[in-house]
Amino acid sequence: MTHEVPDLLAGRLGYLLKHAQQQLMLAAGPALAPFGIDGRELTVLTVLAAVPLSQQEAADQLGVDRTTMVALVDALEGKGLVGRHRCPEDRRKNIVELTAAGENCLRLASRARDKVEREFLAPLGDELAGHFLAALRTLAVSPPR
Amino acid sequence: MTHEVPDLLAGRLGYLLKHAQQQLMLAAGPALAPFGIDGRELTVLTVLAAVPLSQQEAADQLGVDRTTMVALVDALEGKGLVGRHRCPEDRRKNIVELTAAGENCLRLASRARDKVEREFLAPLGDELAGHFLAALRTLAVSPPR
DNA sequence: TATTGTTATACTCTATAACTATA
DNA sequence: TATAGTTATAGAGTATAACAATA
Repeated sequence: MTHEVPDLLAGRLGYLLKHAQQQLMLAAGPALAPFGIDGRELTVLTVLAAVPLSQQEAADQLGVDRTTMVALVDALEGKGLVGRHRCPEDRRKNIVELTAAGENCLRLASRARDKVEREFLAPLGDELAGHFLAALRTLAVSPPR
Repeated sequence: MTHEVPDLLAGRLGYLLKHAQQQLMLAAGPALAPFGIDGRELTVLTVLAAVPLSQQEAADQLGVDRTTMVALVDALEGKGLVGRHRCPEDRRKNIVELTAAGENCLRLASRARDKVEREFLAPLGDELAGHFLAALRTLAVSPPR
């Protein structure tokens, strides 16, 4: 659901973060649809492509429960984008690796997502966009307690 | 669930927005708990306090469905923070107004939330925090198509 | 005993469809 | 006919608890 930001809420950090994310997802959905995945699945592919991980390890990186990871891998496997392989050293683990189709999908979908992000940040201009991303990176990390 | 931001995802706008919001909610929860409300309910109180609105009008401002609004008002009414009043001019509408307890809760909870936001943005410093909020305001608004 | 993957289950948040009362 | 509020229902997305296989 799209809607205007009421002036009353325009200074609310939580409200703004939530709606900025929704706006981005609204733009990312159609951009990724041609590749048959959504933003969350693209993130999973990204994590798995760098180094083959067990489901548990991938879940930790993504910050989700291991039961959530099962469904995520099920979906990607069903699309032929990843494969599960029993780990020989520890047969409790599934190593999840991208298929050739998965690698291809990741490459194309990443490009599409980058384009969406650039267009999303475009209203800020290059310099401000850079500062914005840096600030966001600072804030997304667990706060220094 | 808290976790570190993996380097791989540290440049991902969507990932960062989502996790920044989660970090903020994690901090806001305990801060608002003493007042018996959560961040979303505080937002509802904020919108209703400015001008008495019908449920539909409030739902529009908040960007939620009117069926979602029913549950939201139910909860706040159950806590004695708002009251429903049939609108005399159009008896289909419920005007929702803050009770004295609601006004009091809004005042105290707003202060607590402001403190959380200030602390959340503190790592950026005053100037960067201001720029960050301004950028976020720009991005949260529906993009100029 | 502890860990990994899995399943069943439940909880939160939200929306769609259908009902009612009003207009 | 159209709108406001309500209810029932369903769909995401996520987590907890319990189980089997493995360590």
